[in-house]
Amino acid sequence: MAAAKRLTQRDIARLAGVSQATVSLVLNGADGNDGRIPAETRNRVNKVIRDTGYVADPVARRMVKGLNRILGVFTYEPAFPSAQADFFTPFLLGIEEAAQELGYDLLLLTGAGTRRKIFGDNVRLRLADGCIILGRQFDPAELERLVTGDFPFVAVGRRDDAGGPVPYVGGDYAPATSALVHRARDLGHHRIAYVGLNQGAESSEDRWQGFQEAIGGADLVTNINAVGRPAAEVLDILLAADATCVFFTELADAIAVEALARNRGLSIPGDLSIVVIGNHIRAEQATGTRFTSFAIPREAMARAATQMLVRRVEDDAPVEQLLLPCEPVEGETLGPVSTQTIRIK
Amino acid sequence: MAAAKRLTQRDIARLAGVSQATVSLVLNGADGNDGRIPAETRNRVNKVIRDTGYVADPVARRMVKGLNRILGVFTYEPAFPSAQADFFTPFLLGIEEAAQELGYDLLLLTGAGTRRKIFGDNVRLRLADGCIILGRQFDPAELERLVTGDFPFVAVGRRDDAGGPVPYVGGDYAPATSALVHRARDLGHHRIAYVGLNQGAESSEDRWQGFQEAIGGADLVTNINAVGRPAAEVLDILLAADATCVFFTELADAIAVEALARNRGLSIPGDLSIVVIGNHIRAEQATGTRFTSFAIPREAMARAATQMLVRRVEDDAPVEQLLLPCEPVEGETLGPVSTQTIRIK
DNA sequence: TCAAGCCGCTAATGCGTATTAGCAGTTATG
DNA sequence: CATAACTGCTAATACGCATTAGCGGCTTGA
Repeated sequence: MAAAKRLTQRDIARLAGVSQATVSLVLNGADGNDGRIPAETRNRVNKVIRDTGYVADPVARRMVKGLNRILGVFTYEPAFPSAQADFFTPFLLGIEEAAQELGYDLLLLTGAGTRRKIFGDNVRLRLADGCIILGRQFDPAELERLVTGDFPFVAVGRRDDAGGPVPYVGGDYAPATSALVHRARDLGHHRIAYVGLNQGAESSEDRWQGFQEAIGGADLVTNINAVGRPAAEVLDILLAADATCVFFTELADAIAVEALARNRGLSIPGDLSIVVIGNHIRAEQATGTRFTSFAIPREAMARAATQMLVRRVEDDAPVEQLLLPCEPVEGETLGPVSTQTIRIK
Repeated sequence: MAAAKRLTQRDIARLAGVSQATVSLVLNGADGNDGRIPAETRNRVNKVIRDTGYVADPVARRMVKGLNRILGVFTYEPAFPSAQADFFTPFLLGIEEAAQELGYDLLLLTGAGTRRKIFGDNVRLRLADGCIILGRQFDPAELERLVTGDFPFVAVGRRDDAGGPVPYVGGDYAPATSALVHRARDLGHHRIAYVGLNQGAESSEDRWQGFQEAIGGADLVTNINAVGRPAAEVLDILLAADATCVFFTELADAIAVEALARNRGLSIPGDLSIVVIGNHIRAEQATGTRFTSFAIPREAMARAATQMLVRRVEDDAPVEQLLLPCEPVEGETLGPVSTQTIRIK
């Protein structure tokens, strides 16, 4: 039971009365004119293979071929634990689908409690033919090593160049944000506020850039460059600035401020319009309010990233950078600007 | 850019002016008294390794060592696509956590559109050190081959012997079902019905067995041995049989019948108590009703299965079979039997 | 002074497969 | 009839690493 030694091609060869090389040739469908195995021999070998249930060791195979048909999926953060689950699930779904279609399996390398490194001591990642990197965080040093290295990878989410162009599939936040700004302006808003970071992560910068481009500069009444600030503070600032519309980068902030505003008797969007830039998960589930926003095509991004990665692995395709459009989400928190000014403390 | 050859130990050796064997010894912490590398040489080699960013090829490593620290996760059905997602997610979560703690990575082998085989042509599964098998379906022939083979595996969910004992971690449905039956009887129910398969899958049989043991035989008024039957038919049968309480194995059936019953003016549990055997996902989300049921400890099962698998891989531990208790879920659909008989057509 | 022991390192080997060069026997070609 | 071409197969090799046997130089002990 314990020492049930694995079968090897040598075993098959012995049983079939041929050489190991012949077994290999039979297995790999002796094509062309090189290894020519007549049907009779082929059948004999195949019979032994069937009878014994032999299967080639993928490790040894990989050893000589160099490829595995395995894609790594790396996340700095744990992928499943519930808080994150809703964030990663659409990505994993898309990756799995695409990998399936392309005949690849997935090697999950998900963040530990301790931050996980790509270039650790035990880089089992190299077992895969290439990898997709998920997650908002990204160690810049590791990114640079990846870029300069020869290991195929694709990032989900736009990344700035790091010693070279980074292959990625991202959401095209800038135009999506611009479109929402234009909608707000078309609805008469002239006093617009922005709550959220405008630097740091690429995705933050993209949003901010799209916002700036569309707003023209004159209409921005307040820019609270922070996330997670107490709702009361934020709301006070917004009201003090006479904002009629506010853009949040973080759904959580929007939810808190919206609840507080209603609590204070303000009507949304009657007195204050709210736009969330990017649909974070559970927009409608956490609260009854459906925020005006745009949809991040997570599943499509993941599919595209997977396909891109396979192109790089199989055809050594050049670096691509792809941004997928984000469709607007109507929602119910953006309305025409109110003609009367209400101020309730 | 294309031919950026991977570094090997030989490269490191050349750069450090030593032999490949020395590099390997340095990497594997020359323990004991066998390969003794003085600090000076060790430092020199380590410096080159750091400078070049070399990492050992896990494939070659596996080739000689035999183990990978990778666990396969096999599902006959696709794991992520949304309909299934809620079913598999808790399992994956538990597996990921346990694997993480034990220092293993996960190789996902998820079902294709076409049914996937464990023993296919391309058994990449063997790349892993062992595997966990998820899913309700299970090809009996493959199960038998697994049992007789030497590849370590653990099933999630109880499985009957197949040419030998099957290692598994399951939910202990029988006593959990019994407990619910007793509760119903304690509440005065004497006319109990059972809707669901009582043979086929092991999990169905366990439920049925637990039900039978507790009910004693006399009280079973109807046994509709089917799932997915039209709610109207089922309800009519239940009413015709004067059932005061009904056990469903399938949540979907329970939902349909409950809705119809309410629609016809019956009160639940006033006129009819409903028990669902096993909490299928989204019990509360799909409908407002919280069914009386028992909780299947999916995450704990997955964790236990993972740990069991590692024991088998690392210590060649004997086959274990483990059933985890299922806690009762109070719910709101099981109440005392009504003294008056209401019949509404 | 010589044997024994130790130290620092390397050559050699094997893991299971794919692949190539090439051998012996047969058949076609001029 | 000699040579070429083909057929069916095998020996040999490489892939990158871990591991073991053992080599030459040095130190120690008698």
